[in-house]
Amino acid sequence: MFAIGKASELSGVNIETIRYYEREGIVAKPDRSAAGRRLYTRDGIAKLRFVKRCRDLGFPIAIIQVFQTLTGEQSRSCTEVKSLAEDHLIEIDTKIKNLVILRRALQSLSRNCDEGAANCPMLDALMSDGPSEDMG
Amino acid sequence: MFAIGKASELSGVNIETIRYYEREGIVAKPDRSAAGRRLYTRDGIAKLRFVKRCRDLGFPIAIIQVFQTLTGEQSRSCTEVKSLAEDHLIEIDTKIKNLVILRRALQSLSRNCDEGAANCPMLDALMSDGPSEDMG
DNA sequence: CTTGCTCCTGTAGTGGCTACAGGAAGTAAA
DNA sequence: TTTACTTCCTGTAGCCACTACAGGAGCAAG
Repeated sequence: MFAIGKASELSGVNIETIRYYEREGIVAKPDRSAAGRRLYTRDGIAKLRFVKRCRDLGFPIAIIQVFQTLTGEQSRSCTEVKSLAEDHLIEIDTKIKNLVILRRALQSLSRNCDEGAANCPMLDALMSDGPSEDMG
Repeated sequence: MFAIGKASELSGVNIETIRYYEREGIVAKPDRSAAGRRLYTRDGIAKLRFVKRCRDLGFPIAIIQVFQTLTGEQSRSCTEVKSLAEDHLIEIDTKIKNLVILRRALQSLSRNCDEGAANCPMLDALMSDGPSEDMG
């Protein structure tokens, strides 16, 4: 059995975050010592690590909870996992695409900025009266 | 003079968000009608639009406030704007890079998932005991 | 005069943490 | 044993940039 500090070290999850996950029901409540301290099993730590890896992949907590209910199940679960992963891939692609567009917009705005310009062309463009609905 | 609904329509900023910007001091307080309703000038609406465009480019509020103080100034401002924009470009590039890495990781994890697999290879991999610090 | 729209203030919720304050318990050296 | 240091506890508030809602008031058209 491991105290929360060790569990944090072994799982890579911040201590405060572990307590947050417990509060929110994202991981099970661990046993407690006589003095009320949390005691984690290897299995509990594995679950924390699982949550961390999913978070690192960008999955929201709600999806991770679905993953956790699916781990108990049989063959159907793999199909569902794949489908959730593919949805997430699409979201990632969308984010990348939007960032690339944004990158281009920002670059073209700042390209004309040069030391000593009377007015900043970038601020001028952002201040001007044109359309405003089409960037985000 | 325009009521808040019209100002929202013309600037593209949500009504609640306009009030939020005012509360937080991101835009100036507008005049009020006799009955206490906000009345926006064209200039006030232009400022809302400016904030929106900056937000759409991903600039945080704090930077937008810097932009606003810089618009009054002379030639030095353009250099500073360019520098802030370039910092932001670097941040965008970092985000894109991380998303691409993440995309690859997720794709390789889900590739082995197939209908009817006994255990889901993706969940198995995420559950396993390997290292956990190196993904995010 | 009623209906329906817009507007007002104030507060709380979102996601996913993170950072305290103020205390108790454990550990190790002097 | 005392002291000092570290870890742990609960509870609450803060972060960012909004968004939503309750409960009410004003205003314009039919």
